[in-house]
Amino acid sequence: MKVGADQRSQRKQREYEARREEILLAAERKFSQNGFFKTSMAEIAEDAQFAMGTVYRFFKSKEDIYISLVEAKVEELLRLLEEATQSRLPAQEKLRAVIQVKLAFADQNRAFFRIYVSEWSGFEWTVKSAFGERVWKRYLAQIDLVANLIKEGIKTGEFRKVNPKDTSLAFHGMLNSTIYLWILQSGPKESLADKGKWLGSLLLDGLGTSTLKRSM
Amino acid sequence: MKVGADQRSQRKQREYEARREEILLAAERKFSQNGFFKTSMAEIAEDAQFAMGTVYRFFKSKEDIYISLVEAKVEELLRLLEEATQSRLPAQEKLRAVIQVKLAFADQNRAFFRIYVSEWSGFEWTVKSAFGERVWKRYLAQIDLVANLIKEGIKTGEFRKVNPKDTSLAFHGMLNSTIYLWILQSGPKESLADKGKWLGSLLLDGLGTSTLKRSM
DNA sequence: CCGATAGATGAATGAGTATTCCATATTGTA
DNA sequence: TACAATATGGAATACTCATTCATCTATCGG
Repeated sequence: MKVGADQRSQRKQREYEARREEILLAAERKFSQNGFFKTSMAEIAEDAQFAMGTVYRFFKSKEDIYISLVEAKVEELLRLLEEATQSRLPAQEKLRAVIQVKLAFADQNRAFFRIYVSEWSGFEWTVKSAFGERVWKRYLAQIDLVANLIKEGIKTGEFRKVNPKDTSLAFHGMLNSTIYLWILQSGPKESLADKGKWLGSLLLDGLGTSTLKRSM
Repeated sequence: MKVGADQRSQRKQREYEARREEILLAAERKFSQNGFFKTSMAEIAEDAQFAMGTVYRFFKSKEDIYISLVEAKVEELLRLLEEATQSRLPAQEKLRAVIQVKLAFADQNRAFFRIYVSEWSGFEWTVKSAFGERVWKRYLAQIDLVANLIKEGIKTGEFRKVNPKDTSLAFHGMLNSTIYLWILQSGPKESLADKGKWLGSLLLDGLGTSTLKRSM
């Protein structure tokens, strides 16, 4: 019995995607280990169990692989963050949700996040190339998302009157540096999520003990 | 009239140092512009107005130049921070001083700081190589310095009982991300120091408006 | 089962560049 | 001034890869 040509081409499509995915996974492993410049196409091809020429059927260059990899992840994170902040909870709770989502994402993407954090504060070429533009845009989208949360909280009186963008930026810096050190230092057992509660309270209440709020 | 041989060798010593410095300055310019991997020895030599062979009389490799450069800067910053925190002011004021010193340093080393920030959250090789070890140590020394400040403040009751190391880390993250975006985005006119006051109040008082401190 | 098409292969290519090496120039000594 | 000793110059060397392409292999329709 014959199957239709369209079904067969569907299978082909699936196989194509699966192979592409294989290569991305191999690249993720290698880039995570050695960084972009010190990873060769030969290594990626070998890890993915393809010949180099084959890799070039799926991606037009080494940079293209990297772009695709980083973009997919940053997009996923942004999607998760948007999801987590669509509820009708107070801004404060949403802020805590953002922390939890980012930490959980880092937890599940430990190997990758090393690249992400690197690129986030990366080398010059990162910012100049098309890659940088695209990823940078998504990072700024994250900043904006949180900045809007902060605006919301200011309106409801939950937060002080601060500059939302600057504060969002500082907030991300706090998170990222915590994540970064955790990636570098801890074994895979320790949980990052535990730090989330504490970070939330630091951000909301500050370090000081004075119950009188200082003048700005 | 003759001068003693020791005086002459002193001059030589000085000249040697001066040339070494020239090369470092050229390297700093180039690395700042293009990053480590995209800067060639030929470019550094040309910028320093030496031949490549000469550059190799002062540094044994490209990486060696980079190491020397980054180390010198990180050491300088650490020295400045130690100086700024040796007074007998309250911990809170010292913390503000740390912010000011770091921001001022970034301001004066704008070109360089791009490298520093990059390396601070850099690629894997950074951490593994001898370079990474040495610079990393100094970064941790900064973290420790602030952690000790926080301990101090907890003892005097100025600060809440938090984990000093984690808090110091979050604090550095806040600062670094603010510095980083400033480096990328602003023209050379805007002052970074202005953000210092605000960052201090965010850290000490938090974002929230509630005058009752939440339970940890 | 066969020719045709698309997919896979990896050695060869070529560009880029860190490092070396020795001829030349400069400096120090007598 | 002449003779080391030392410093400098930059062309030549010796790589390391990203990318290509001629060739081989698997899949497909008929």
